[in-house]
Amino acid sequence: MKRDSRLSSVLHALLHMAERDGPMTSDDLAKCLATNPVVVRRTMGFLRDAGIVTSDRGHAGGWRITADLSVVTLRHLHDALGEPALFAVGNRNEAPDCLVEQAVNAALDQSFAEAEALLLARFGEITLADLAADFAVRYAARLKQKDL
Amino acid sequence: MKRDSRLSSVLHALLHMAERDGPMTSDDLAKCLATNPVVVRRTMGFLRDAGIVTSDRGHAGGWRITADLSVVTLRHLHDALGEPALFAVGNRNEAPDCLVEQAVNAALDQSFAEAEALLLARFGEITLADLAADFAVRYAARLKQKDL
DNA sequence: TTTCATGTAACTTCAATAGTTATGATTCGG
DNA sequence: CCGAATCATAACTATTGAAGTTACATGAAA
Repeated sequence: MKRDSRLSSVLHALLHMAERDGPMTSDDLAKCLATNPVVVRRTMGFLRDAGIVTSDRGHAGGWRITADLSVVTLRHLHDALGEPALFAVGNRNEAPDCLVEQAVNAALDQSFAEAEALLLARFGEITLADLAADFAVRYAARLKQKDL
Repeated sequence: MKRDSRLSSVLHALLHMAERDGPMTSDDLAKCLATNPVVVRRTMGFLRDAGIVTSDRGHAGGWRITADLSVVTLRHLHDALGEPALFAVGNRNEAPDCLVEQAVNAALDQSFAEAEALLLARFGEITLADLAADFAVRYAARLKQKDL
């Protein structure tokens, strides 16, 4: 399949929303992400289902963050997106009769399980507030550079 | 794309070859792996290029392991296959101008880099001999169970 | 020289996200 | 109430790379 960039997308969208006062429309977000508003609705819909954002129709409608930035972690977002497969590599057969293949699967499964546990643990440590703070640092640095 | 199962495939193939005296043909291996001999040649070709196996044409031809089972690690095989992407998830844009996206990428890249380092380290610790030994244990267990 | 085997090109299939088009359903301003 | 703004959703097509298939060329051995 194509690389799954939905986690990256929703993070990008959420941080832009966090920098704004009012709601942002799917069109606004689509411009920020250089994509299509339907893709935005489709992906952000998962976050709405998870209670992280709300969407309003009609005039002055759009998307708003309802959760606390310091509480929502990358792990929450990954879960909200349906816990998509993290690895592009895996076993060819999950429940083989062949003992050789069982030995191969056992070794690979063990390694992948450890890497996945580490990745999810890291995701659980990073909040939207952390990313917003990092953005602020980068923004200040750029302003300073322009000053010189 | 489809899940990449080439590492799993070549491990399965190599262990079957290790259990045999003579060479195995692509057809033999294709039967073990429940796939097509052309797929076997295509995939095993990477291992031949890396010096792990050799292939001979004609009568009594086929594939043979030339490397030491206790030396070849999963890491060697992963490298021989061209170090394919391990993750199915990633950034939507690797070098964005947008500072928000840069902050998002930095956080994701860090987490993925740590998980990848762990996974590759584990791969580096597991040799073909380890897997062959694990297979032997499983085989003995199955024989014992049949005895009862 | 025939048979067995690999080597390889050129496809089709597959799976899941990304992207597009079209239409319907709400909400709100006037 | 009308119409514009906005989301909701269905139904496509595009994309990407591995997997699978077909066909044919090449080389080695009986």
